Amino acid sequence: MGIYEELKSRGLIAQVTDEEQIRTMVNAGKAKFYIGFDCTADSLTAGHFMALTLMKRLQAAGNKPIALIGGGTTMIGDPSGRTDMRKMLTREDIDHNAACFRRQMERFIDFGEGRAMMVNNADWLLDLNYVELLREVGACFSVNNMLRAECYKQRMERGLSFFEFNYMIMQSYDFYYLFKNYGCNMQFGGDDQWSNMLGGTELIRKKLGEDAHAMTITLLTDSQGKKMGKTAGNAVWLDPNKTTPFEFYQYWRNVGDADVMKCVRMLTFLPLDQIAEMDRWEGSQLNEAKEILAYELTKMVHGEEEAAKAKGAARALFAGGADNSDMPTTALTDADFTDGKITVIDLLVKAGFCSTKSDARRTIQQGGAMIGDEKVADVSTAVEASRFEGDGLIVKKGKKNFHKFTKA
RNA sequence: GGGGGAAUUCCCGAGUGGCCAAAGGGGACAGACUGUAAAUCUGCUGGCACCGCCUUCGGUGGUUCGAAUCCACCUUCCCCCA
Repeated sequence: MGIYEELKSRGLIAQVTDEEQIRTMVNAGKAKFYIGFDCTADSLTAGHFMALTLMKRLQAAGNKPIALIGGGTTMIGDPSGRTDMRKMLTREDIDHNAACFRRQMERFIDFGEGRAMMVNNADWLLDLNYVELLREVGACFSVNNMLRAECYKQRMERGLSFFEFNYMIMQSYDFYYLFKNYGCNMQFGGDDQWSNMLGGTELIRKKLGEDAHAMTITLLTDSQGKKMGKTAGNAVWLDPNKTTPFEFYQYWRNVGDADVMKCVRMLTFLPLDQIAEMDRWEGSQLNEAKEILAYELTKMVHGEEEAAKAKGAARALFAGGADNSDMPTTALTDADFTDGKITVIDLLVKAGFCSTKSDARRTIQQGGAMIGDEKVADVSTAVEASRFEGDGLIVKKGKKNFHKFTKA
């Protein structure tokens, strides 16, 4: 089975420009493809993760990936599928974010000599001359067609500035530029990028009379059709300082029954026959599948050691309740105590479970706070300093949030 | 360029002088039920020194005993005409 067939069985391919040509090219390891990453934050997210694994899979099959950091396009912001305009970022922010991206990508992609490359479109986009660009590239775009593009649909109702409208042209220009200068013959991206990607292949055809290809990845959505990789509106980050390995592990450990196998298939590197076997699991047996999913992904992002720790911590907490040294821990000092005590409210806030004291108060009132094994009944409960000595004390919020406090 | 609308708490969206920390829904969070799932039911959702006080309704200034609600100017967005 070729890599193309594998991607297809895993449900990763959404749309392609020409299936036969792409199949042949990819299976022969002849593709030089790029995926663009707009650096709007200082870390990649679980959402980018799928794109990274795709690059990895294709690279393993002999194809050459080009990771394009959108230092230039981020100056504009992609309006595709968005209802509002993106916040404008400064050049400094963007450069910083690009550097962070690079570090994270190196974990997945081998950027060794001739294996893959990384480029930043700031290098060519920022120096473009407006009139020249209009004559060279602008002439190739039909506004009529652009307006019909699916990705602008939502914005046709709410308004779209000319500034953002140009995003498609920038992205198309990227592809054209990479095709011409690096022989990049294919572009990958999320399915929401389809229109922008076609803009690129069109431009290449018009300017150079040659064929380039585009292929989109299925967006990872849950059974309700919502994009995965977010909790409470916050992204699940790949940076351990923003989302700890334990939290990352727990995110995947907690996916819904209906979504586990989809995630396993699309995101992990487990062999297809093993996945076919797992497909037969049902009911509570799916918990095992979730564990495998969480472990595999955490291993890829944070390494085997962290994955094992997260798995151990999760098991100890949920199955045994035994104290475990790998859970997030905060060391308290004398300054944290008044009259030798600290309130549960303060502990909840310190653990990061509650953003304000009101929030903590509410949690306690609703019976959501635990100290050790006891439920906290009274809002004004305070804990003696001595209880934190030795092994420390575990503070729990709800069923899934654990934090250990110690004191020297 | 002309004319008409809109901006509300995480999101959508009521509210058009005091009864508004602001209806309703969504989401989030917590409780029950469970399998660390889903569905369902309940609670909760500005802050704090929490039976009380303080800060919010695009921005700034005004009118008033009192404004999210009225006036002026500004900013942003939408619609119609050119």
